[in-house]
Amino acid sequence: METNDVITALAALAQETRLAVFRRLVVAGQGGMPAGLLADELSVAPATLSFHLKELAHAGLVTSERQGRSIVYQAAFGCMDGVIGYLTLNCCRDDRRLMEDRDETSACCPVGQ
Amino acid sequence: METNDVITALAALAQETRLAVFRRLVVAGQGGMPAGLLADELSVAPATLSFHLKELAHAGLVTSERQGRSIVYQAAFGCMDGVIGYLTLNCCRDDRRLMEDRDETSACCPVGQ
DNA sequence: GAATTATTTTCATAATTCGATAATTATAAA
DNA sequence: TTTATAATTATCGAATTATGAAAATAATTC
Repeated sequence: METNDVITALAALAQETRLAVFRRLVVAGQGGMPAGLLADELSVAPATLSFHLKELAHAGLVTSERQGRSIVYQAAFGCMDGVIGYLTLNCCRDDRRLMEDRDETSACCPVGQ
Repeated sequence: METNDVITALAALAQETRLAVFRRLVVAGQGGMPAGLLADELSVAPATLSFHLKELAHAGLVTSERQGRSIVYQAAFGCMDGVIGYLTLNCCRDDRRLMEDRDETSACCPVGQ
């Protein structure tokens, strides 16, 4: 995952409503849930929710598909894995660090200091 | 780590310059490095860097201490661990999830879906 | 086809963010 | 005490972001 993609994803999650939306979608699992139900459960105005869902989708953190007259959103677990992988690889120094996909511009995390 | 703290940290990292600063400090390790050297290496104007360091400090992601006429900044590895722990716990569904520190408002991540 | 439901788009407004420049504070050296 | 170095603070303008209200689009049901 590229640095710019990570920045976009972090920016998307760094907002109260969007983080709540994403967390709710994580709980919903792969089946996802329709925008209207999300709006109800989180008490967010439909237009506001739509704005935030668009941000999350732009960041690659959610996908969507129409089901009847609803549009069902799903958390993009793979994207989140990428974000966490990046942070673990480049912004940590602990044992969870992954040693794959490191390029020459990546930070080389000092271990055990 | 509280949701609001995570949001603050994510917002701090979701900016090109600040992410670069933090990554450089991770590479520097616990010894950290002075603001001036950071500014030189990253080609950021001192005032701009200072602004971003303040943001990172406010988010708890860096600490600082004066050494002579320099101010040395260090990555706050513990804070970063907290952020990754939160994301892993609340925003993932994979095996890295930690099962500790979950409270009743936390998302319960579905596993294996 | 008309009415209904679900969602998105558009628009206006308020608030925040970022980068640049200039001025200020703090430390050290001459 | 003057001078130089290191960093922060203050201020401005441009750009972005968040929110709510109203209008528009899309799919279903009657």
